Amino acid sequence: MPRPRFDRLDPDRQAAVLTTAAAEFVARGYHGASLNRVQQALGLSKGAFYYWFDDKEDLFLAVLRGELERMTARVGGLLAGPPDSTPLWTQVELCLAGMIAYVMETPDVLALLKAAVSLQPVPGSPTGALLAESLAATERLVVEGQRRGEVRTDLPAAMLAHLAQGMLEGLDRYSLMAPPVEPVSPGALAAVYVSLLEAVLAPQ
Amino acid sequence: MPRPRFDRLDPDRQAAVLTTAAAEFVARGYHGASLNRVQQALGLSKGAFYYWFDDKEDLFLAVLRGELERMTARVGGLLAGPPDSTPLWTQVELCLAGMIAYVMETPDVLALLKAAVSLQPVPGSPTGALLAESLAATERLVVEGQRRGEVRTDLPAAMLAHLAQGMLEGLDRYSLMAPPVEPVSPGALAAVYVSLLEAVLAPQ
DNA sequence: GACGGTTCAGACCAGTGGTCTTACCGTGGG
DNA sequence: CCCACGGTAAGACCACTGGTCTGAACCGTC
Repeated sequence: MPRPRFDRLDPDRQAAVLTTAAAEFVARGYHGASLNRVQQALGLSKGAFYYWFDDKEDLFLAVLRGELERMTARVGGLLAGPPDSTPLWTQVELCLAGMIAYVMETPDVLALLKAAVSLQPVPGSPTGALLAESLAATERLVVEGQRRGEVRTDLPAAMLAHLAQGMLEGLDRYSLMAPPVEPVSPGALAAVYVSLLEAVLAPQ
Repeated sequence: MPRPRFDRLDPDRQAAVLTTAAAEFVARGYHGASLNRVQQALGLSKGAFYYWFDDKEDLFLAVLRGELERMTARVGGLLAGPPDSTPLWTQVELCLAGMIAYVMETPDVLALLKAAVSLQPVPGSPTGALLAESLAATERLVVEGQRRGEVRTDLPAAMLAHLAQGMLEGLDRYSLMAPPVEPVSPGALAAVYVSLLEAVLAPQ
């Protein structure tokens, strides 16, 4: 987390720092990004920078957190809030559609996520914690699904959560690598994704 | 690829270089690994090193290729060779069991693979080519499965290949993260993996 | 106007991947 | 015998990295 002094900074300045840092990370990945270049682009000194942030990862996390917050804000409380009575799978589909739409509009978040995995986060590290958090969220979803009888119970929830995340990663890579000949709507894509997830995760 | 001069080197020397480099990459990941340290450990000069290898990635690839070759040699021609008449899924299961057993014995290959993805290989780069090769192999397998009627044809083969790879990655991460309370046999694990793969990939 | 805390400029450091000069060494030809 | 030559490798050197540290400017307060 950035030092509190950074939060106290003029919001415009904060935004400028985070957006040019984001551009650098998006363009060059985590390791390729150069703090020196960011500082230079901002006309900033090293002293100022290290006065606000612990280190490179700290800056990166601030950028990533901001982007993720914006996304979940857009996708909305589809998954938060009181447990809904509508079937879990349709909730997941809506949520996925929102995320896909968001990513289609702003592909930068994907670049940032790639950068995040590229620093091989160990569970202890801050970035690792962030990713673990996301995994934990899907696991909670799996457990809830198991409780409702919409998800198989013959395999451990953690295993299913990892499996689901892997599937989504693979599908994302496919969607990115092979830009579809004809553009597909987020809703249609989400429907396919969910049908695939259901094929493995639903009670057999 | 290492320069031919490296191949002409005394095999023991070659092996020494590759194994200590492998240890470094395994221990610290791609970016964390230091060529200086490798050179120092070997009592090697920079001149010698850059006389043999193009750059860091070149060394890394040489290490990775060696490890993968050893693995496929162990797993054997289960997937190579003339198309077999036995059902594809049982072939895949055998192959997976072999790989799992190999990885259980030598977990270093996993660390190397993680390192490989951590350098965010672009399709053009040598490492990207290696990974693309592996993906192409699974896609060929998918296509063969579709031809035999053992794999669904309502979705593009490339998509299914990406999906399968993602699933396996997720399962691997799970197996690694959560060391099973009681050790499971590679065969049993492979059976579970294949059953999950089949749930999504088989004709619905 | 002196003082203590905040902010931040930039010199500096060790370490990195990578380049380049240079010396060594075995070999074959005159 | 000697010398020149190509293959080999040593290590000084380079630009650049992320990160530390000193100290100067600035600020409100008494």
